Amino acid sequence: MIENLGNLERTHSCGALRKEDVGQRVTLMGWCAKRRDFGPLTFIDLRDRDGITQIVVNQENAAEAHAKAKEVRGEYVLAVTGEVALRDEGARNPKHATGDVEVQARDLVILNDARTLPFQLDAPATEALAAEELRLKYRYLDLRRPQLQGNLRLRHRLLLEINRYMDEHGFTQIETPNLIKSTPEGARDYIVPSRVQPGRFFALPQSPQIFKQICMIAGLDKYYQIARCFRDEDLRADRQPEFSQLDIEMSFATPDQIFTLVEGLFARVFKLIGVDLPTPFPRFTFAEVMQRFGSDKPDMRIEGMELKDLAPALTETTFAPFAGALGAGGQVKGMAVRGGAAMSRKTLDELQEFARRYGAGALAWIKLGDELSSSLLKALGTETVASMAEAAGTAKGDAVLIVAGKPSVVAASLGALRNEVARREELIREGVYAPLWVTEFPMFEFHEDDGRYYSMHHPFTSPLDEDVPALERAVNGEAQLFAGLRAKAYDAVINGVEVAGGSIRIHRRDVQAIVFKALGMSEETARARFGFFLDALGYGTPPHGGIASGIERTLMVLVPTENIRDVMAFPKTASAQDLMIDAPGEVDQKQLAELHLKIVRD
RNA sequence: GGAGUCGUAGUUCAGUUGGUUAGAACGCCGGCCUGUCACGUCGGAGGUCGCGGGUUCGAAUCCCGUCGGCUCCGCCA
Repeated sequence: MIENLGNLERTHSCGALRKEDVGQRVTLMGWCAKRRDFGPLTFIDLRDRDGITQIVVNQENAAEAHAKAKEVRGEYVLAVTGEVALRDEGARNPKHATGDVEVQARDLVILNDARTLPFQLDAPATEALAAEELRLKYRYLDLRRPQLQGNLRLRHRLLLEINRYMDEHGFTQIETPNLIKSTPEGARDYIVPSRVQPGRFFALPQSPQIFKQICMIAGLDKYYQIARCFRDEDLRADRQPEFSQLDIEMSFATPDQIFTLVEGLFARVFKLIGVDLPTPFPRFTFAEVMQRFGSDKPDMRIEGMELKDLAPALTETTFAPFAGALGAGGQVKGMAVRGGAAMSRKTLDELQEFARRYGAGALAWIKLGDELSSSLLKALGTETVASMAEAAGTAKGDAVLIVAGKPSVVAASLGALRNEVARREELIREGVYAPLWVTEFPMFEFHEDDGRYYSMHHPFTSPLDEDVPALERAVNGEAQLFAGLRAKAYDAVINGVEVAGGSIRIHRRDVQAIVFKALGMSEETARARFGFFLDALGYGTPPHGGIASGIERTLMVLVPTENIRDVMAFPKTASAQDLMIDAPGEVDQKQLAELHLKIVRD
């Protein structure tokens, strides 16, 4: 029978009681995690966000409570009043912080009942969790699991620590609007129709980028915000359509000042999980990490496994895949895998399949086992293969994985293989946190599909001072110079995860105009899209720069987890749906009419 | 937009070469049990094999389509 709470007040949480509390009369409230029935004696594991306390209900000294305990089922909501008792030596449970004691119930109130759950919260460790689809539909049940609650509390502590740190360093949190204007650059926008302005639309911000720069022009000097961002792009294990960023911008800032600020922040944040992050973070240029690791976010927990140029060992080769690649301005690069000679043919086949996803035509290999073996032996002969192995920096027992092709394909496939092989062969150092800065990103990126350059970071990113003359020449016809232009852009990477990215911005109207021109934007287009911003740049804009750090990505490293849905309360599926509230949903005709919208079905 | 993978009891899974009544564990329901904490024990209920179509004497199993979850490429900073 369900009873009212009345004036009954909770005295302790279910994780609070210890030996020192023995003898106290307490009232606990929580959910029945488990009931163990011994006839006249019934045990109930009472759970709340703080822990689990064992309740003992004995027919001999609490007949009424015992009768009610018989009715209790899993996830019933209970209030229990009784005395804290020390458990016998052999009856203690070291798995729970409260395991030395138990509560001898005098009164038990059933505050609410519960239907049988669609899945078990405390499934045996031998079993997998219930299907994620089911857990997302009943998110409020899945969130009862201590693991997820712990993640959300860590998220809270992260946000709190960020706010403290930014405040201590003189930053002001400023909220910027969520209903803004769509810009065609960058990610797809989520669009919101205006009722008041027929045929016009707001966009949800992909980031507060323009607004934070406007804050600098406004003289606010040091801005930050924990901002919600929206991007209507396909999802991944680490991407959701809405997510949070720590957004930072400061005036008169050098990259060094921003690096120091962010290093201090991450050092503070990692203390939350008891880790002393080594500062300052080592710095690498984009060109260097791409050449050595094939990735702009290398995992530095992996020792070695650097990409080596094998072209010098192949100067005289006629082997078509290699000669062809080298002749066409491509590369042949190899990566040594420590102990890789033990890799099976099956493993190598799987790795080739893996490499092909990144555009590699094939994955060649050399194994330095008791005998030299290689997929290239017939084509190249022992001598060439041996010199390739040497160029890759191998020792006996190692293997070399080799990809030939365009530099972008070689980097992408070997870069991905580096992570994949390290994971499979357990070459990732456990318990290590390896941060770095990647600097001097390219200004522009060529898109094959429409044959033009796009900003790699965003259109407000400043070029390196020494590259400005080349930028001007590139805009004035020497288009081949675009590819080599470098930006004052940087990323912070920890354990192969890009946890922050930013740049020094363009603060001069003339330089901004050149960059818009480089992006193929006419003056009219630039005015139409960013006229207000170009105007603002003309009224005394200080040099400024900043950075944004993904809250979820950072949490994924801290927890750690591979699944972004583990670090947010109400995530969406890979097809951007919320299974709990069944969103997105349809709206009725009246709402559509008010918004001046008609649905066109195709 | 493309690829891979999964979908069988409430849940996690098994299900052989296409063949009789689709199984196990956990959970659920009922009985017994005074020291359990993966309680034990006796009994019981529970299935549109994701959905639609096809092949076949016969389909959870083979084929085609489709829906959904997850992962990856493209996309996205």
